[in-house]
Amino acid sequence: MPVEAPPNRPAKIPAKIEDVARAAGVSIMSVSRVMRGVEGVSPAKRTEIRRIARKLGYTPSSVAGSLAAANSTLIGISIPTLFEAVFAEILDGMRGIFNKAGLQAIVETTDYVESFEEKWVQRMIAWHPAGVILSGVFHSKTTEERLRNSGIPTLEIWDYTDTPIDMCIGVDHFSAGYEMGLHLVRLGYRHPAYVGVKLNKDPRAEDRVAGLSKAFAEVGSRIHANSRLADTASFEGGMKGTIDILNNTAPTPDVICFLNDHMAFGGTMECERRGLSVPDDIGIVGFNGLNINEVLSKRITTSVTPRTLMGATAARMLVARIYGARTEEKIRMPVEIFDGDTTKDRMKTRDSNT
Amino acid sequence: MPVEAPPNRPAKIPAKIEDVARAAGVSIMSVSRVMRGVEGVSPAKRTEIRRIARKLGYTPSSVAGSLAAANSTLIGISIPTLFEAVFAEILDGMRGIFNKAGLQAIVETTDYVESFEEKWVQRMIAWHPAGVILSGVFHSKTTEERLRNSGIPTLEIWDYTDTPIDMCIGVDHFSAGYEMGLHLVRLGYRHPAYVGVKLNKDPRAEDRVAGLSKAFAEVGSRIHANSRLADTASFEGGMKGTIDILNNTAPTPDVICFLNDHMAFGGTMECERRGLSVPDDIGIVGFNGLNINEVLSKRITTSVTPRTLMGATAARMLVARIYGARTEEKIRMPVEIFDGDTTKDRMKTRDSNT
DNA sequence: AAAACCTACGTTAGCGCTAACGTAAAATCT
DNA sequence: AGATTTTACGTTAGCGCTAACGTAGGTTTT
Repeated sequence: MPVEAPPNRPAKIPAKIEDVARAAGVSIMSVSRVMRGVEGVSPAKRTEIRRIARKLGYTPSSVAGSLAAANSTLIGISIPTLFEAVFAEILDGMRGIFNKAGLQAIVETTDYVESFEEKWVQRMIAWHPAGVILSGVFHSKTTEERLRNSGIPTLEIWDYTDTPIDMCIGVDHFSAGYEMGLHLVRLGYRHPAYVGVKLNKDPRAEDRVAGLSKAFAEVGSRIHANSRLADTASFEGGMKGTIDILNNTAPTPDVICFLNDHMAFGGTMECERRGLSVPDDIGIVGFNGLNINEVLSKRITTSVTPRTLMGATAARMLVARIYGARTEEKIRMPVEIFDGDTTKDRMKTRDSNT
Repeated sequence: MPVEAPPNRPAKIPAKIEDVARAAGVSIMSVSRVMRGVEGVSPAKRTEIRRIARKLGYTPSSVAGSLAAANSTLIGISIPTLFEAVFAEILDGMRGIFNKAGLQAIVETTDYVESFEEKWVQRMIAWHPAGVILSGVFHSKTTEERLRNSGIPTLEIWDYTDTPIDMCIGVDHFSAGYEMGLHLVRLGYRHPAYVGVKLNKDPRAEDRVAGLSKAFAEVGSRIHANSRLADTASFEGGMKGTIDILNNTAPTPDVICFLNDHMAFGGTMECERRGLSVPDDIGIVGFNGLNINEVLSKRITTSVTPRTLMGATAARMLVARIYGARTEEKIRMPVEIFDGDTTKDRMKTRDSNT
């Protein structure tokens, strides 16, 4: 039977606005005005009130303030995972903008599970946030409905869609995949394989695969092998997927496309460990243009996405919206193909070999 | 001149408890009881109230609820950066526990800047969180004071200290460095170099370096070269640091210790690119035992830290404390040396060579 | 010098909810 | 059957703060 234990440390009763008012011999409203930096208090009293407030360690309660003023400084942000650099970079891009606007971000990860996101949105709405940011454009019906009904400015980031809940900024993943496919076809690749993460773990990536497929289909080819073993799009996941592909696929693909650059790098390592030369024996393709690519001696062919800029722009859109300004509602950001050292023009090479 | 633009989407007025009560023909308190899952409402009314609430899309306001009940479900968490897997893993460990306890995490990154942390703590306290988690044990005086005065349960994670603000759980970084130093000395290394990040970017890492130094000092040696160019403890940072060391240090060190495994891996790549064989020509040492190490063909010698467990334990400590239970106040977690393939026993090798 | 206008305050009435304490009616006990 | 307890509600009084509207005194206007 658990004994009612006293807390380790007694909680002190924090000073409230009334305490400050009394100590300063002024009304509560004067203190409120000073704390909010609002006009209507003489310089002398202002200084005095500030002094007393500091002395008493007074911090205005945001909870009470939000309730009374019916405004909020909270921004809810939902991302799938922290284990992908992409989302960390997007967050990084947003951070500064929100800070400057005096907004407080509440970040939650959903691990790509729609029902987690749904529950989170529910909890979030209860806090009356000034805005909400979701990753991707796939959400439960309930989530969309709740957000729409709440009237809370909502922004979907990373994917692009023509029909956002409210606003969106992102890249067109299908097109990105398609463009890369065209590029590879042009280079002469015809037997692609794909290595990614488990099917429900990244819907965007599957859009890209679809785009890739389309490009190859146009020359009568298709993705000959797939491996989706990994839970996270990591270096080690890419390595494992590559092992899977190389062990179980015959003939060996002429190019392996990876969910992202980290996986691609893991794949490159594995190929070279096996004595497969990249790009002579096999091509490697990533996605995102992550920092890692800047220092590799063999730079990965990849699609470069503007993550930090996207985060910053997203934050700016939302802030503008919160303050009632008209803003762009949908922004499609460009993806640029980086032609690295892990693919080559197979036509040319064949010529020079003969 | 900016025109006062109307918002893109008109905000709807959300239903409040009163609306539900009126629609259901009951008192406000009955609705409140149902929404909170508290006893005192007959099954029939309970069902009816729930139906009406759903129909009206009613979500109880956490802001009003917190104010009235003087309780909170918010946990503030401050970490230095999302760009290090360690903190993502710690967060991951905490997430589940907090969710189960019905607590909402608010995560902020400080980028290792004390004044950011200070401001964040200030903002956080204003929300009356149920608890606060800080990374590390280095905080501004004001931060410590504010937290202590607030009476909010506070937990410091990742570093261990005997004198926490309130509670702490972490590893002893100095000892971890020292133990690794002893290990390297035992293996016969005498000319270590260190590659990390900029000095103010990771105080823990510097503690480890101090421990390392001590171990080498005991055999009359010292860290012969340092490189702290990088901003983030990334693969590419490790590579750059290694280039720096190898270009500018003579004689070449016999072992390079890195801030973490990612950097160490970057370093290994660079060494091998230069034709330096690891571990025959040079040893490589990391820190943390990150996932990457599980798939490398040459596994990095490193100190394995229990990040996920630490996160989970931390969350449990804080939850226990919030609910008034007595808990451990300070937990020192073990660090285990993993003797990988990037170091070797230099004594033995010398014997076999002669 | 009276009218009009500031400026620096204070007072009142909530924001949406819950703790604490009613109070009837129903259930249980003796 | 009357006393006692329990259950199912409702009522009252805030939580800590701010919007909106006073109201004095001083300042400017004509």
